[in-house]
Amino acid sequence: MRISARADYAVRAALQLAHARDGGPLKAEAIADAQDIPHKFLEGILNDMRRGGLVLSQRGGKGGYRLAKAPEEISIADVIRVVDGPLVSVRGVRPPELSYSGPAESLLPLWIALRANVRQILDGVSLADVASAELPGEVLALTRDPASWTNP
Amino acid sequence: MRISARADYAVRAALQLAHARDGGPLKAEAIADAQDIPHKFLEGILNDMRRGGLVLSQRGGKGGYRLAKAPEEISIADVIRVVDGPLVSVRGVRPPELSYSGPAESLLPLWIALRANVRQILDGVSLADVASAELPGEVLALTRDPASWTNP
DNA sequence: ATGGTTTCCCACCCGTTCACTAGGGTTCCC
DNA sequence: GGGAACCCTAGTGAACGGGTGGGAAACCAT
Repeated sequence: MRISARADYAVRAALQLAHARDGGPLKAEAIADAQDIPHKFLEGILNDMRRGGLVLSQRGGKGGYRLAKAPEEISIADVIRVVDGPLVSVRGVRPPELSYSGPAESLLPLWIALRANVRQILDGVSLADVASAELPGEVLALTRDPASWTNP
Repeated sequence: MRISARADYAVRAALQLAHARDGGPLKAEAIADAQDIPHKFLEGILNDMRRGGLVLSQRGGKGGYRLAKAPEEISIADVIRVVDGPLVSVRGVRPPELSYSGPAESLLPLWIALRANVRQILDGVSLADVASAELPGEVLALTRDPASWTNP
């Protein structure tokens, strides 16, 4: 279960855009510098976000990128889905397309439950929540247990 | 956020072993046939599980594999960690090793919460739970909402 | 209208991981 | 000893992560 580099970079870029949204658009290079992301790689990611309707771009002298919607209305899951496809997949396919047999039959409901759980978090947190450092209460609650911060 | 083929195969093999644990050891090929897994690929996975202490192997005529512990005492997370390393990672590194700056600072607690959530499920479900089709109540509750089964 | 800036789009490259296959070596029981 | 299984190494093809280069299209300012 790994968050890809594309997804991590995309979210960080979106957060940077959410943060500096009053004022002109941000150039790709400025975002790359601020978040320490390879800038040509980031260009491709911003392009995906544009095609996905999350971001608007403007070329030319004082061009750059800006969010297409209010940061409150874009969830972290929205960003990840646009650059990486389905939120959670097993062997590259979405859980409902799987079929198991024998003693593994109850594996499907398990993956479904796992996905529902992940959605609860990533669909429920917006760019505005993260950028303003005010995560929803139920998410914050999970971070209180010190065990959540230890390794395995 | 994808479950790799290795992890999926490993869990299914472990479930097969949990199911047939009274009676001699199972050969790799028998598991491969039962679960439709490429058998040479599975051999490597079973080897990882042996080195991780989840499984015991025996060579020779009536050899094969069997679980090293009771199925109640092996969690799904145990299996995944043995074959795939850390349960959830961002860009290949574990959340606590990450560092974010600027408007992305609250991304770390978000990943931590996500990981805690995933752990809650995968650490809390054992091979015995799945093999007997009796998932814990809190997991089952997540599968009740029909929205959990629809695609995006 | 012209020049400079910046996005946009294409193609390519390299190294690593993933999924999988092949074949020979080693151990075990009968 | 001899078959049957595990064990180990190597190799393949595809995809991913990361990086580079060059050029066309759009925009702004002068």
